[in-house]
Amino acid sequence: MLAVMDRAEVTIPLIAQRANVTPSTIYRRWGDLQDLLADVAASRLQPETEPAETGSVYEDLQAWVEQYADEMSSGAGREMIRDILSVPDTANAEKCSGYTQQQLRVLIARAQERGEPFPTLTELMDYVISPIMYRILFEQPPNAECVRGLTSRVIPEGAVKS
Amino acid sequence: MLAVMDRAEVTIPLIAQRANVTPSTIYRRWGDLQDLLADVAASRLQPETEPAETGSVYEDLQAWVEQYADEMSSGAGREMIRDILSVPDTANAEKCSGYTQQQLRVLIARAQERGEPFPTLTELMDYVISPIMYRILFEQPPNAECVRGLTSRVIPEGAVKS
DNA sequence: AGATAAAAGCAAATAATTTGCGTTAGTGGT
DNA sequence: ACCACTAACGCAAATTATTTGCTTTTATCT
Repeated sequence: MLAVMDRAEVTIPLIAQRANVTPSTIYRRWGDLQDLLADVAASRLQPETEPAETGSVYEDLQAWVEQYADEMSSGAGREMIRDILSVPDTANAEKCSGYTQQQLRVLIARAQERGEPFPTLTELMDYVISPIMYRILFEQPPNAECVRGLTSRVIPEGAVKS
Repeated sequence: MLAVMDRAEVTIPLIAQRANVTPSTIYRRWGDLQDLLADVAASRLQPETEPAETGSVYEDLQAWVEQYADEMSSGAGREMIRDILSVPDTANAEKCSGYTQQQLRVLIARAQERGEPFPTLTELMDYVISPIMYRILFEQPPNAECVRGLTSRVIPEGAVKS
């Protein structure tokens, strides 16, 4: 719905009209457009499904990270991240990071159940997620090869790779 | 000058008045406040000095990274990053990353001259800068201990640590 | 049902943004 | 030195967004 519009065209009076409310209602609830978009983006970033279970946990990880990178690199993804970071309040950014960690914890738990060695949450966040996000935000979005490279570097020696 | 004002109070008509120009001049040049702030922030992020030369190159690195983290974590720093990332145009973000890499390259060159082993630019960006920036943007700004930990992990074995 | 408080509508007032048009400053060619 | 020519600016009117005071609705608790 909102996705079909150019961002520059989105305005509070317009949103109000679509929602059949007066603009002042929205202004009072959110303050300004940035705050509203940040909330919307954060809610849309919430994962609705657990990481897919393919074969080995490493494949699960590779697949999940690759999808994560793709989604975040896409036009819509980058727009949502921007909306979240554009606002002084850090609550939505933390929520967003929380979603990521929650997904990764599922994989970690899966590995633990199977008794397979696996990177820690911190390692995954620092050495995989962070570099991907940095590239998206400050450089060029990483391609698949780059993402695989980052991921495979945290996979323990002797692990059953894809 | 701008730093003394609350961000919410900064408006284009106000800036125009201070600059003794008409608002329309600024609107035509920058489009909107976000674009202007992004440009200002990027120019202020440009380093005006090379990384300090203390003792070993590792100390130089530790010191520089620590200062980088401090500056970026500060209120003003976070504000500038936000301004840069808030805008669709990625030119300023790339410029910002470029400044960081330029500084790191100085350290790398310094290590090379001395024949000391040193992390590559990619390692530094991926494993030190990116995690720091991710924490600043999405979690809590890293404390000194955390920053030192990230840095020391990329320092080669057997290196002359501080 | 009645009282109360939080949220929403409405409309006037204020502020920001856009736009058309006339003017000025700077540039290159003769 | 002069004359186009272009790009940027000033000015002011028109448009649009934002804020605000006050009223009305809606939901909740007693």
